[in-house]
Amino acid sequence: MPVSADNESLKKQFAEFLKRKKYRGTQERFNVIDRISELDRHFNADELYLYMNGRGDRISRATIYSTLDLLTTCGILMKHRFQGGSAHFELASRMPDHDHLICVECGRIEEFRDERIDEIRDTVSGKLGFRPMAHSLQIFATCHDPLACPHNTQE
Amino acid sequence: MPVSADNESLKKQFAEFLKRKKYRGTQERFNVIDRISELDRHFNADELYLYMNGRGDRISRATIYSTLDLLTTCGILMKHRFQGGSAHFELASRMPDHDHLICVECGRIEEFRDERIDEIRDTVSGKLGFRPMAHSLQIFATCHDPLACPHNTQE
DNA sequence: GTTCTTGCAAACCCTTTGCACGTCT
DNA sequence: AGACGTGCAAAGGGTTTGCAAGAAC
Repeated sequence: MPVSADNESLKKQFAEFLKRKKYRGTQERFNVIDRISELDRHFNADELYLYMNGRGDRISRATIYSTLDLLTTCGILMKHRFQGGSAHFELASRMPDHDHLICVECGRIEEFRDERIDEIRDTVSGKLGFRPMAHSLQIFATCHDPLACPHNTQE
Repeated sequence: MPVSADNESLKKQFAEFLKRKKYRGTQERFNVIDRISELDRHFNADELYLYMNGRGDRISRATIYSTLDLLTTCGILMKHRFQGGSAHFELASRMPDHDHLICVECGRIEEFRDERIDEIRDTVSGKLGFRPMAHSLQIFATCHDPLACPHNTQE
């Protein structure tokens, strides 16, 4: 079963990170990884909070935020800050390194993947003396055909 | 004087946008462009509010936020949402298309420019049927030498 | 004159924090 | 046992909103 195997390797990766940083391996922290693997999509902190408590886990928002932060730091999660509202997270291993094009007229978000971004990431990180972990590319654009843009009220 | 010429062309661009969208050309809206041109750097909404009121303009936070939103929509401003805190803005025409590498251990931000991003932006926009206006690329990385990372307390 | 924009303050949302209790090592 | 993490609720920071007064059209 590849999903649970993946989940196990994530937990192992997280456990090693916690040990290295001398943080404790609490039940709540590992529960978060389990539930994120089940979700398998973008989510924000509150969605995860509701999902976990709805499912029977008892976990506070404070712990959710704290754990999401740890998971982002160790590279298991990718944290996106799109236009407004809350931060969004997703497993870095899920659909790796895809990016987003955002229509500035209507807010529509399209996903894409362009391999060339990897070269840029590696070149730049090397030049500046860093080890790359992840990236986030957003292209802001307008529709070629404004009439097809659902929230464009003028023109 | 190239700075004021640039400022004038921005105001013209903004005026055309407002007319096209049937928004009104108020004094406050054009004052914001003038002050942003003077600033010539990254800023957030509150910094602009304090700068303008300190300089003698009388403008409210509500108007600042509203105008920054319009200027972003019409492509004059670039809006960045880095890690935490407030959104940052800068003139899209100032140091065009530079990007950011962020250290996930200490939060340090490095700026860089890689021409190859332009090709990606154009290819992707074309494929998806959009006209590109701007982009924001963030690379998340760790220092090659963790000891040189000022906020890394472990390891 | 009508409609849109401004200014103010309160409301709002997301996130962080302080403290007492619980749990991992 | 001691130190760290959790849960709760309150505080915090940034942004948005409702409404009356003012400005653009």
